[in-house]
Amino acid sequence: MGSLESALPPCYKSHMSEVRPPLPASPTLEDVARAAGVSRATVSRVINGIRNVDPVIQETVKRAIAETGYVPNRAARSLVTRRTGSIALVVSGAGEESGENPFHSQVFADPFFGRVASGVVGFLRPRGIHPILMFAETAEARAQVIAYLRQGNADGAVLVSTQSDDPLPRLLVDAALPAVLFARPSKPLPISYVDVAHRTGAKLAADHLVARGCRRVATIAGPLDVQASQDRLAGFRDAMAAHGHPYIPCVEGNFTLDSGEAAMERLLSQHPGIDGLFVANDLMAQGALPVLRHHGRRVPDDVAVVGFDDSSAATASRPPLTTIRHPVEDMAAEMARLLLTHVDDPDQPVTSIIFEPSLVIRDSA
Amino acid sequence: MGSLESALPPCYKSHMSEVRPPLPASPTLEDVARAAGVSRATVSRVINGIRNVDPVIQETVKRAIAETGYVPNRAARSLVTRRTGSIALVVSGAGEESGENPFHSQVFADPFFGRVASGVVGFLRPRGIHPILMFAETAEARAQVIAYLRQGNADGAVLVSTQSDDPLPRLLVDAALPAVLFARPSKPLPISYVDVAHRTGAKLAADHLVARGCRRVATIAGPLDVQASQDRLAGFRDAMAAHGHPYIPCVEGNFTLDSGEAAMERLLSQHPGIDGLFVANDLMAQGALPVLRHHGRRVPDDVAVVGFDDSSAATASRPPLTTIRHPVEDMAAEMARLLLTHVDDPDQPVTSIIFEPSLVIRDSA
DNA sequence: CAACGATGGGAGAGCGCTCTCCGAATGGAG
DNA sequence: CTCCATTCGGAGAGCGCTCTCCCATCGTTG
Repeated sequence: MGSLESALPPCYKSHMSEVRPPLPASPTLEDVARAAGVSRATVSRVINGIRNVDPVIQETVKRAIAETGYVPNRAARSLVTRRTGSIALVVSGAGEESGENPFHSQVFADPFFGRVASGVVGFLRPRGIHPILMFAETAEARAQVIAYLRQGNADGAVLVSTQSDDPLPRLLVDAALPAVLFARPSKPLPISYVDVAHRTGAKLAADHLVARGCRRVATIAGPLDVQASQDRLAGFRDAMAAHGHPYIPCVEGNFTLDSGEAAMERLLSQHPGIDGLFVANDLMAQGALPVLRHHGRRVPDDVAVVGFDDSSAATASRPPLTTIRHPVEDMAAEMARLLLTHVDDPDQPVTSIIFEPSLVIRDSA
Repeated sequence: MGSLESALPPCYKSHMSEVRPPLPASPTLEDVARAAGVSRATVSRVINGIRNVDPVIQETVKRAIAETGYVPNRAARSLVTRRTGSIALVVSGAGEESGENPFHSQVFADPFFGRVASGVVGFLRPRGIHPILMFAETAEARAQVIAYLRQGNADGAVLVSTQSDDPLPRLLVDAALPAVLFARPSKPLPISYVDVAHRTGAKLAADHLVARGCRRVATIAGPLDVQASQDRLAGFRDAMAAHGHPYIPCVEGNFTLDSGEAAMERLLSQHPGIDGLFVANDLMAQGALPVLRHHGRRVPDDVAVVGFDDSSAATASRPPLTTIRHPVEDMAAEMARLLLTHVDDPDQPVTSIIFEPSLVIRDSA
């Protein structure tokens, strides 16, 4: 054990002071092999579970691994396997192309981002994988992401876009890089993704409002160039129609708080008699509530309001919002799982996995 | 002992199908050397800017690099340099030790997290570095972070804690790992950090309230076991004292919206006559506003309210909050910069860099 | 009893890079 | 002109790992 000082890397300045412990050079395969009295190859086999190794020897090796505290050197391993054992978590389309500093965009501050990260990490961490965080808000940044992946710095990418027309999915497909999206791509693309059943979510909202006894129901939709907004609106209208309400007034917002306020004003002026409201996301609903109050409508007594997303805005609103919850963390975990299957087997067919949302009842409806 | 097998999937089958283009094996140093008519060593020297290389040869090599589209192989490089060229972005103390799934904690959903990430990425990306995202909310997770760093999977860590008594900074120091904190550690520790001048921020709030003409000013403080809360409170009181208001009523909250509501109720019952309010964070202020309104106080006419953080809660509040803004992104960038200096030179003395906050005037004061 | 698969372990060749030598060339001083 | 210091490029030894050969040792069969 103690005779290896000469083997220390040359670059390592050895002030032989007792103060700084001499950097416990982590054990290598060689060390484990010596400790177990076998060859490097055998230890490698045990670690990677390749081929048959005599159970007795296997046990010996495992003990040696434990004793030496051996941990495989990632760099050495990926040098030969051409795999890094890490994946990129890309947040895309989240910034101004022309802002003075694209990083200071508010979009990154979206709490949703943190929830996705949590789900991804929650799945990957037990597997010893840690995601590499990348932002792709400009063409240059996108190119960097692609280059990074092509150089094999990560085995694949999970991608969450904040814009509907994000060009990155297409780039990933063209480069034949393993990738999985959060939410369906705006244009059909041979790429796997996870998503939530927006229509079902909207139906839950409709059912709840009707069950509450609402008769004159309206909705504030998201930007209709976004597929998800369309789905939520269509799902809501279909469900309401099934309940005998074929006409549902709709005002379009753009998912921001301000647009929620404006939409609410417009809606009230056109349809002052509404008693139920479905808003395509919580943030707009949060904007709508004070407007309702200002116009003398009590929530939920006069107007019942259902949001969508179960974001922090839902709990921050007063009253707290009844809303539709996506299992964001579960979806993110599934996205990571899907990616790993694609990384393991590039011929894996592309798939999509749709999650069912659920109704969270709070005080607004 | 966790199974090593799960760390990396067993070998992957390489179907050598002709269908898939044979993956244009990226050029190596050798290729560039051949193209330039020099040795590997010389190319390496040019790339790393080590020693003198004849300008003519340098030019030739650079051209060869460009022609071949050469990009250094990270794994090979870190195998020999013992450096990965990547750093960990650790979000710590952000979860329940005992929750059913610690990842589903709301704390990760804090928008603040995204802002820090933006700042870090903004600094690192131009340098070709991409942070590895890690969460450290349990003892096990913390151990994993330490192990990961000690194995040299990352050269260092930037750490943002959401708990004041986070044990991770201490662990990092003990393991002699390069690390920089966001915010001063709760206990004195030889570790570099960036922070904001809480007292100055509180003073800005005080000055503004006084300049507005407020005479009976109170404050809602954060949890006083947190250093930052103490500083904000002390800074506010000092500044108010300097303005001739030696006594400032204070109610303690715990930085949540609910606690802001409760604190506001208490404050109003004890001091119904206040005309100015400083709240130690925006979220509590957001909770306080409806309570004020409910008690018939108009904001800012009857009571002027100043928050702290300039978080999304500030703009989501009605009226939008006048608040104290930290340059979070700049601080995060500086944190990354500091870390790189520590990675480059482990003997670099620990330093702290304190940023000046600024007053953002909106409608609440 | 010879011959022959299986089975299981070792030897060793790299993966792509850095960096320490070493030697060739150059220039200036004695 | 010789000698040495200096500059600069090449050779080559690894870094720690995987994986292909290859060989030893079985048990089984003709």
